[in-house]
Amino acid sequence: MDQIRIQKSKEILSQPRNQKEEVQALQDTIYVIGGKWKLPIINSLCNGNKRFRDIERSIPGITTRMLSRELKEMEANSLVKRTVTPETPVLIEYTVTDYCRSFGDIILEMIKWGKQHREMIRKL
Amino acid sequence: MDQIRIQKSKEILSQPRNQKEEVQALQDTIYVIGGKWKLPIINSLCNGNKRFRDIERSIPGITTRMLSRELKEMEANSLVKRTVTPETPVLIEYTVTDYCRSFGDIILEMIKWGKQHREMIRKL
DNA sequence: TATGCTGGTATACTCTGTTATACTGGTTAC
DNA sequence: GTAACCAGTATAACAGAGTATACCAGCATA
Repeated sequence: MDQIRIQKSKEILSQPRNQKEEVQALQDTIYVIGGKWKLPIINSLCNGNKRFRDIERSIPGITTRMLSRELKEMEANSLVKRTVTPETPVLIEYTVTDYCRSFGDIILEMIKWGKQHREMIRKL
Repeated sequence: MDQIRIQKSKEILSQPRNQKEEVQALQDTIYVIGGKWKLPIINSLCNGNKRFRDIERSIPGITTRMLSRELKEMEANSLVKRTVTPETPVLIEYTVTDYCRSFGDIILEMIKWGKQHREMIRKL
């Protein structure tokens, strides 16, 4: 029982005050990119897809509605820019902002994990 | 119009077949660690929290119920190990498996992003 | 003896992310 | 002229993630 307390103080000493800050940072990030679709959309945009139907086709399982909603929300949050070229036929293009590109490392890590995971499953 | 087609074939040529594989890997990862709580829980465990109430206290906003559910699910998926020490008082400890530690890089990147984001907001 | 800690469970409810299906108005290709 | 593509919108419904609140048995502390 006392051993637990001693252990606890050691932890507090060795990891000063940033613990709480890091959980918050983590939770903030989850809040911004949470859900099933935002990261795949960002990924698709970063891969050069600009047009609605192209993005839609590049993400398995997404529906028109979800893509539409997410793009709107992401535009409102300055993650995505929507450009309209009025020459007929009207051309609408979506691009990521620099701010949005800052998710690159997270996406790369997640792709890496997913690949490793598939490989692991395959080997069982 | 034709310009678009030409551009498209260039993309296909320069980025061979892995595009589809990467989206899938990304979606797999999102599937495994999706939701509001799994990553914060893994983070807490990696930070040395082992006991139910300690984990609970370390994650702002989580409820007993959600923690209980998530821990069970993660135990079922071999992400977490539950150990019971029967000497009175009974001591129950949760620890991450090695497999679970493989999320480390993702979590670090997300913490990094969250911190940068706060900093950016602060500077506005 | 009362209060509080531990490790949870039970019940009920909300809410919103997500799905399904259909449809629209304009443009272009055959 | 009709079939197909573009960029979406409309409507309805569902499932399950998440919340709120209360409660439990066992042990410890004062």
